[in-house]
Amino acid sequence: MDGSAQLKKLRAALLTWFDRSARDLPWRMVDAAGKRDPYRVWVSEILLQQTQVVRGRIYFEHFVEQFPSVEALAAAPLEDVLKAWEGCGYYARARNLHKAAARMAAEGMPMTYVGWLALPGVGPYTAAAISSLAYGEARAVNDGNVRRVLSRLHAEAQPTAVWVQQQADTLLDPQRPGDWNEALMDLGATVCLPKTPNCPACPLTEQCAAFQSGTPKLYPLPKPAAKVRAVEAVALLIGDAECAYLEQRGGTLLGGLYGLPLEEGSIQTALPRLLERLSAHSPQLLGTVSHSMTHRQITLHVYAAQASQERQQVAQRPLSRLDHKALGLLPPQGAAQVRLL
DNA sequence: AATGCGGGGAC
DNA sequence: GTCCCAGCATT
Repeated sequence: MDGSAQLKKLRAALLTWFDRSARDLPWRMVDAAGKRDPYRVWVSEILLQQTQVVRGRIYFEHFVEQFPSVEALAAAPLEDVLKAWEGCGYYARARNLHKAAARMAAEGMPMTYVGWLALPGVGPYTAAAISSLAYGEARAVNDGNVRRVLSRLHAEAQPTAVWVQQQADTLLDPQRPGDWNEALMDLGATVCLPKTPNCPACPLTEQCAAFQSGTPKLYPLPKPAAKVRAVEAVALLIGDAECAYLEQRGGTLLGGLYGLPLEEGSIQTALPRLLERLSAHSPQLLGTVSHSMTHRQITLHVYAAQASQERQQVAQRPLSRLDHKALGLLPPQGAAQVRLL
């Protein structure tokens, strides 16, 4: 059998499997004409960047209910968008989603890979996914699932991004590009799993070099672990867990979210700076929380203090998990006994 | 090519 | 603890 016949067989095997085993996901809904809503496809793809499907699904349902269209999203305040994103992480996704929605509300929605790629928050993966799934353009996606499946298919233990894209481009079924992309990702997410590949359930074993090797789980090699930096910081709680003085964070880390005023550093160095900055006094240690964020391990000392800053309703603001933990040191129920004001 | 950017699931 | 997740922007 020559290469062309091998390719046809591979495509047929995976698409047949997909027609039977495709996951039932809310962003896969189609209209009477069999088309998907590009808006919903876009939102789902942004939400699923570095986020597992089971988790993204929960946010998706709520998000499209609150913001049912590009126009609705563009018209909403960024703070509302961040509130809907609260706890999901990588908040630049929400900021870019809002920025791109404003652009699309003014200039219209792109209908091609190149057009989508020009929008903030849309990279090669997302542009390929949207253009293939919503418009039928022949663009191959390259995500973590595709990387792992193709690494095993060809027994390439250390696949580069360029190599994966080339392989994906070659394999892509030009007749059904959207289905092909989802089939490859579904296979990676449900069968060709990182630690425990379920090869007996896989339609591609006959052509899979890693399966033939007998040790498919050795592909691909694990990526070097990210270095974790230990960070110590101090936060001030002025008010109580329900109504407190909050600051909006700038920069890229948790940018746009609100949180307790915070200074990086030890208690000795950061606490005085914090008290000075806020004209606060009488600090009392409420407790210490630890929070891990992929590349840093944060130890946060939380102090209650007295100051005249204006308080805000905590529940109305988008907060990070770190700030939720800090505020959790002072349960609303116990506030009456513990509160100092 | 490397790094920063969240948070949680599965083991 | 480990590795990974429908990646992108920036350098």
